Amino acid sequence: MTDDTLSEPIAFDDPILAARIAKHRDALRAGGYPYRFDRSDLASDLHERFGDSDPGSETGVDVTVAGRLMNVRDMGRLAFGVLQDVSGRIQLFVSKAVLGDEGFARFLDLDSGDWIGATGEVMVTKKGELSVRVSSFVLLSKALRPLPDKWHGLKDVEARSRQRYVDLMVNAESRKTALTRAKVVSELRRQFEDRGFIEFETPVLLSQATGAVARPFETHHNALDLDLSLRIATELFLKRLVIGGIERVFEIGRIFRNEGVDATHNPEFTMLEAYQALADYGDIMELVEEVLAAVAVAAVGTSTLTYQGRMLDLTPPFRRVRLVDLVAEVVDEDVSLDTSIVRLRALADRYGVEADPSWGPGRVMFEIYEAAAESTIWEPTFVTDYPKEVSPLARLHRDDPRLTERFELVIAGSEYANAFSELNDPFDQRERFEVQAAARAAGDDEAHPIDEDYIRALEYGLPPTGGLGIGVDRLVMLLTDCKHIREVILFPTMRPEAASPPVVGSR
RNA sequence: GGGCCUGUAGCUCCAAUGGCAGAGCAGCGGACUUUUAAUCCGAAGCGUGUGGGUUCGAGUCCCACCAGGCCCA
Repeated sequence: MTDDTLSEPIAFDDPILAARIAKHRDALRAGGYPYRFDRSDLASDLHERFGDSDPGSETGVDVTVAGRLMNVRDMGRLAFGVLQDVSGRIQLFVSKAVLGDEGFARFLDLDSGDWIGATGEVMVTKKGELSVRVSSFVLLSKALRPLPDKWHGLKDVEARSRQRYVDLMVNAESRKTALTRAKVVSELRRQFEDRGFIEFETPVLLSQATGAVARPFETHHNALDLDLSLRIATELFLKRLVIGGIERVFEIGRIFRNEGVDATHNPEFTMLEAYQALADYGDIMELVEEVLAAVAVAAVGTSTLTYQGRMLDLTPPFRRVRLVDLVAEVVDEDVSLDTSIVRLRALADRYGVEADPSWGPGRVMFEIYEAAAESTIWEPTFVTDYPKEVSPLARLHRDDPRLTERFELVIAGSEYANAFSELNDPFDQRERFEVQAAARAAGDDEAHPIDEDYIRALEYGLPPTGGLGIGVDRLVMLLTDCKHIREVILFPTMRPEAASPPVVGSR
């Protein structure tokens, strides 16, 4: 490949690219690039160790740093470089007196974006900027493309999503969001593990996608000549594990739903599901409160946030309100599941919900909640006791068989968690599946299919179990104050680019 | 799926009513030994997402398509 690159007779009409490619070829002719490099300190290490040194001071300490050269300020016989590594930035103090004419010229020949390694004494400039006075440096890798505007960076949301690598190198906010996401996932995992939950990986490819009400992606296995779907939830497999006797299980995994893309939806997203034997949904509420507060503190340092310009307190305990009571409160009418269906439909109509004739009171109530009540919630709120009609996997409420022991955690108008006392009666589960299957037969392709093996599993006995799902992407959005899911998914789903050839052609 | 909007130099953005397409940064040449978006001087660089159309003349108007954004379903 090296020889090819050297001999390749391509004429690059962009002078910026042409100049950089020429330098790249020079570097190859001069012996090529290093395969490895020993760095002594990260930028952040130096700021930590020497950050409070006085302006003009010499430390007498030699270090070796490495990173991407972001900017060079040439002063004639002196130059300043900005080196960025994974931890932050450190200034390079480069003088002709130290490097000599040839070395100094070689430094000025570098381009912004190049990866370099540099060795020198740690010092502080007269203006107080901690720097490395470069005594030697090496080009580690050439950037053939220029960096975006050093001040404005890369703003175009499409370009930032498609070329996340550029976004990350120039936009500190994007790096911070990405790193916060990693912390959130890591802390979630730690929180569940600390409570005795064990993490498993359940199948993605399924002959039947179950565990949620959603449309799956379809694919095909050639060797088995088998149509398969990508999973839309991990729910039923994790509960199979509980049936198998692994009493506390969880999975943080990618879920795929064949839906549109908008500010809060990406076709592939990350969900945490957890199941705890011998627990009910009340136990899960306490678990969620503790875990979310802990994750917030670990990821952003506090459970008292600002989201979209407004204060938001994730400190437990969260408000708890029954769904039907919340609806009554919001519509300011004394409605309940005992209210006549005619009156409920009229109410639904008031909020723009076109009630289907097949809907019972529970479904109508739920739709009114979604249309009128959910978005009014700001502070973390457990909305509890969802109608049976809209909760095919949740256990009947111990006090009212028209309801289930289910809650959703709603924050700032959106759902962050969905949980139940799990339905563990195989007879009841079959009936719920039959209802869903009927809806499916009637044309609702999002309705839940019957999972016969899951019923068989239930026949062996699922203990009383509390289960939980948390939308990880949305949680990250909340904690990083992002209003669009693409900001927290590094490589969001997009249509392919029409044509964006790399400068290095395929020939 | 519907409505509205956007696409101009590597990046960030200007260009009344259609009338010779501009700036800043980056890059190039030059000056400068303490800069912090360095500064100063100089010379360049785009024919406007793609394809049609209207017009003497289109970045600007019309149609289709591509990609994206916002709102609604």
